[in-house]
Amino acid sequence: MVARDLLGCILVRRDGTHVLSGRIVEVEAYTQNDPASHAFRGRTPRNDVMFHAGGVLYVYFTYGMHFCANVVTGPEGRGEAVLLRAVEPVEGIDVMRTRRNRPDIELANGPAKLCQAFDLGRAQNGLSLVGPEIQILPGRRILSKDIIRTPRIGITAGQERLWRFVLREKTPRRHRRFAAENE
DNA sequence: AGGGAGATTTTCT
DNA sequence: GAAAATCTCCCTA
Repeated sequence: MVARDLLGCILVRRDGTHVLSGRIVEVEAYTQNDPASHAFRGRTPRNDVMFHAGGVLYVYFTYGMHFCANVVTGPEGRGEAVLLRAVEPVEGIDVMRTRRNRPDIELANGPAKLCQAFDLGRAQNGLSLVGPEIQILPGRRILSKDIIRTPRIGITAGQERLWRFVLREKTPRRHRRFAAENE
């Protein structure tokens, strides 16, 4: 599964003036035959990018005020993506601080938070992940024993699928409880 | 430290 | 018209 491989990779974001980067520490997988997925009910204007061939970014607007970003992973027409839920800031932390105006632990430890920190919005929907603005680079090898698997967050259907993957180290604060239960 | 509620608007039924 | 792949504030301990 691609989701596991994204853990530990480095998300790089370049705009005209800044270079931001962060280590991916939490992701969720969504497939087409998955009732929790935007792709489940077919292709629409909103989720169109999710059906593109893999290697592009799918950014969607939700809850009337937030953006979330996904890595599209399927072949053309399939509707498959991995939601980026949290990164550990590496470069450009000062820029993230001004954009987020929150304690450092909360700069990018949630799907909408990292979009705000990295300035991902409608304009980035469909962008290539090998282009100048956004890249995902390999990071250090992650051992499967350092990956925690849990139900996905914020969904009502498909909870039986344990498709949320979190790096054991640097577990975001609100997931400490689950991590402890699985020691 | 943890839980609950409100915010706010797009999207599709 | 209802629900949404969420965040932040405010409350209680």
